Amino acid sequence: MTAGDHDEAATVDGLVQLSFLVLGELGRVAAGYELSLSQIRLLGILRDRRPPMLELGRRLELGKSSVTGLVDRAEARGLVRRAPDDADGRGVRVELTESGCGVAAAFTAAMTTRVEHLLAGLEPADRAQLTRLAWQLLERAGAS
Amino acid sequence: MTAGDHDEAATVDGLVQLSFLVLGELGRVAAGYELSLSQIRLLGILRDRRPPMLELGRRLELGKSSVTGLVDRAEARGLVRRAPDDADGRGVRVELTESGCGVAAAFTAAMTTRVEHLLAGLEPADRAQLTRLAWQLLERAGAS
DNA sequence: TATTGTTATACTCTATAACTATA
DNA sequence: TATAGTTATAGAGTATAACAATA
Repeated sequence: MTAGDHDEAATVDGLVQLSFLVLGELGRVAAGYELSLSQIRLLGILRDRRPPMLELGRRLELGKSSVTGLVDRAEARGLVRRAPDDADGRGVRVELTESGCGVAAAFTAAMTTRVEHLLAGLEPADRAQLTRLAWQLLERAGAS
Repeated sequence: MTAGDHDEAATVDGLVQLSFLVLGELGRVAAGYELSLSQIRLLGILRDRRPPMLELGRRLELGKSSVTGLVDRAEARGLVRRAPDDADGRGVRVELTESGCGVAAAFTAAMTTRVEHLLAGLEPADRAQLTRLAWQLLERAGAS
């Protein structure tokens, strides 16, 4: 193993472990609202859209029947509702209820607090670096 | 919303989105080996340990009956085995089989390649920064 | 009695295939 | 015929509660 290999493994491992840490926090915060990661992702997508089921499936990388179940459970809890699609009689549009909107906002605030706590030890310059690097990677991934 | 608020949201959002991106990659690589994230985590823990069930549960943040099921399914696939605990007649020790060890190594190599691809656009200095920041956050989280 | 682990049961999440209704 | 969505069914993952065996 060369020095380069070591750096490589440390970078990959650090990134994966950090991701588990962050999504672990997200999962614990979500559990406080009795929400799963999937439900959180659903609410997040619906904050500024009212997509048809198939588009939800594309964004969540889920099959259509999985989306049916996910939306069923969210609807049963009053977080989202199905509305008819004016342009296509076969389709439905999924949208947040007022309750779902409130839960999404409360969750986001709680999650922000938790991540802020995690970042509390970073110097401002390091925070800025981290933000820049994260968005740089996201843009590259989105473009590819 | 002040400029400070904006930076804060961008940092939190970027970190969460990056974590979804990285674990999404991990999930897709795992799926190529017909492994779930939970099975991957299990194999990862067992690479350098042969813990009792309860310790596995602590590391995975799972209840003991969940661990029983997870180990059952991994054992049925020949990835791990249960061995008696010499020091405690009630306990079992879980360990990788040769097959499980090989799968874990192959998965790690594949995942490293994928993350390397993701990081391909970063300058060496940025890679070093990212590695340093990731480990700094992990150390802080581990200490708290 | 306390602890380790399993079993019984139930719910969420996801997938495939068959089905319904509309385009 | 093709598309949007649901239903039927099955398996993985997780949790709680009751249980067995050992400490």
